[in-house]
Amino acid sequence: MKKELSAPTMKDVAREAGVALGTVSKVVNGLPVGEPYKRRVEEAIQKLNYQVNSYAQGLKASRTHTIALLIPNTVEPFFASLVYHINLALLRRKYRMLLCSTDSDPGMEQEYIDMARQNKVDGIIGLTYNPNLKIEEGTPFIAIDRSMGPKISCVTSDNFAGGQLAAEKLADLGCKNVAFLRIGSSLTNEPNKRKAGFENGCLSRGLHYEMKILNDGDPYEEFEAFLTEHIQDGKLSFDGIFCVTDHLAYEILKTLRRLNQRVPEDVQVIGFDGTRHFGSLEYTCSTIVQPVSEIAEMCVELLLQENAPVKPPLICLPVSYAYGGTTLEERN
Amino acid sequence: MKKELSAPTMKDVAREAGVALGTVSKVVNGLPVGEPYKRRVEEAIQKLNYQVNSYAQGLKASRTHTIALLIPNTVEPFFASLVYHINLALLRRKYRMLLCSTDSDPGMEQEYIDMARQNKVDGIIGLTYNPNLKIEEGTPFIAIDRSMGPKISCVTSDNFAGGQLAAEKLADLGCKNVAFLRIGSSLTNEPNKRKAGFENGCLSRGLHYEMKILNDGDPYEEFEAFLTEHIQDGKLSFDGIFCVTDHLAYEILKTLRRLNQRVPEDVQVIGFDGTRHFGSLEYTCSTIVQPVSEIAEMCVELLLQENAPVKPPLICLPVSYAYGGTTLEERN
DNA sequence: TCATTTTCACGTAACGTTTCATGAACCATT
DNA sequence: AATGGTTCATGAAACGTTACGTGAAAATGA
Repeated sequence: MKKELSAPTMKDVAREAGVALGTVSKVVNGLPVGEPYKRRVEEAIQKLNYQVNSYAQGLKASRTHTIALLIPNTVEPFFASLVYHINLALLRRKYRMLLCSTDSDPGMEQEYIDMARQNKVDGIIGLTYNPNLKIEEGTPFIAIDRSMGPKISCVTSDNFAGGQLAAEKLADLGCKNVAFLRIGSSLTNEPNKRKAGFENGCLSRGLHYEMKILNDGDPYEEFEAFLTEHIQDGKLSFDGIFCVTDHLAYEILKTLRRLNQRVPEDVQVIGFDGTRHFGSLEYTCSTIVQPVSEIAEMCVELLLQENAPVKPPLICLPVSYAYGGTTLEERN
Repeated sequence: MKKELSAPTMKDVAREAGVALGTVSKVVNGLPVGEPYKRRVEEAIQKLNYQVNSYAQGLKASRTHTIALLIPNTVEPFFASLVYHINLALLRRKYRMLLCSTDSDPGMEQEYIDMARQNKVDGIIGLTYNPNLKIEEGTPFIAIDRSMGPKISCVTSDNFAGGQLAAEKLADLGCKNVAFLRIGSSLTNEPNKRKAGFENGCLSRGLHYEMKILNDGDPYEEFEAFLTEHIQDGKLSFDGIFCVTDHLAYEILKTLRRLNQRVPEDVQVIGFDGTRHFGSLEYTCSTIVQPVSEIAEMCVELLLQENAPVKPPLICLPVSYAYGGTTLEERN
């Protein structure tokens, strides 16, 4: 029994295989090496159960095979799903992820950006609502959902088309008078287009619509008041509601139940995100589905592509509608 | 303008401050250094905007300030919440997290364990249902929810007490005839004790109970059949149901609605986990709440404590009951 | 067969830290 | 004033890689 105290190094492998250090390095990195040498090195690696030390590797080469993911939290379904898919996309490429859950707090975000710098990450994927985040010059950065300026690519769902689709669906399902509900601070920039798209869809279909946008505080109480105002003789004047997120839709559904409105008979509700319980095929409400795994894949691909010819400033991925019990079943 | 091409190193700081390399290292690591030297070094660090290179640090010192979190996925609420809180607990201690989302796939788990070895992580926190996972000898490991043998500490909720508490609550709320529902493969080991605790609670309170445990397949259909069997003249013979997870409770609630049973008037339902929508104070159903943030804190604390006197084999943290709309409001 | 090119393993010099033996400077004691 | 003891910045060695210049051996051409 030799000194198995510390993990074997390339030097050990070289000695075992009777070759030079550099040769082992080449084999490990898949560079061309003569057949007999290669075989002997591979055997030695097997025998010693050798693994490269990524810290030595990261120190010498500049590439660390690590990217940082800056995200508000890991708990909201859309974010959780993003973390999951990005992790998968990275794993496929043998990359590691430095998870930076920021609570959307600017201080924490900056702290994490610094940590990322310390860790010499090869790039950053960020979902942040902080416009004046200081990113180091050389570090590749891909934004999700929020444009960070012309020099930084942004990957997002086609929010405008999503809003439009929601309006069209409600029209198709027989609605005449619809509402758009939104909590102000919860979404900025890109997702703003959901509203614009919805408006556009309503106009083109001749739907009468009303917008209700709230700024934080106790939004759900205010929404309840808003809906109550629109009830005459127990009957809600809206027959369709588009909520800016599934989460909001969930709360609104509870409110509607409280107000004795039947969903979808009296009023149909469409959310946005495509939230599902894990492992379930059913959506928690009828919704506009964001292509999360495509977003994840696109971010990683864009970030890691070696010789980027041009960085496209904005990439919109197509959304789709999914039935989730809160709209009338489609006739077909 | 000097060569600002590459990030400044300790050498640059040393030159700027007019001190030796080792002195800078000491200042950075908070070791005692004479006051005038210390001040000059700190100024130089400020001026150059220096950050340690964690790869060089990790290579030389063995400590990498990184731990791996092995978890089935990041999407189920309990797991997502765990990721969130563990991340927070690590950040507080200036530690990084290597996220290993395994899909409970043994191959992937092993792959990640290897990756963790490559990355010289200081320890691993693991939630895995794979009993014969090969963990390297020297690496500290803390298990969540599933005991991995006598040499490895396991942190878990007090599942037995939780089951008992559920039974007692149902008894307090006037139930006479209750059921326990569970999907077999979904939970092993520790959470098994939920059943035992519930049984114990029922016996001590003289509650009549029935157990229904399913093995995968299409469990929800089978649960529906089971419940349908227990309906006589539109009335369910159970007046209380304890579901092994909130997720299951959610599905059962949908089933009950389909069967025209009112919750909580006809039948009360209690879940397990304490699932909430992000930012919401309301639970998605009445439930036994797992102390997620305490579990997270305990794991990290246990893993990182320097000179561990004894590694306790099993640590049960207390659970609590929370009202979430699917039980009768407590009289008090 | 000899000269010329090509191939490719070799070995060494970094990469940016930490650690430790070294010795200079200071203080206290006789 | 001289000695012994203590403090503490110094500078070099090492950590495990990668990359590059070197030269020996093999392959080509005349």
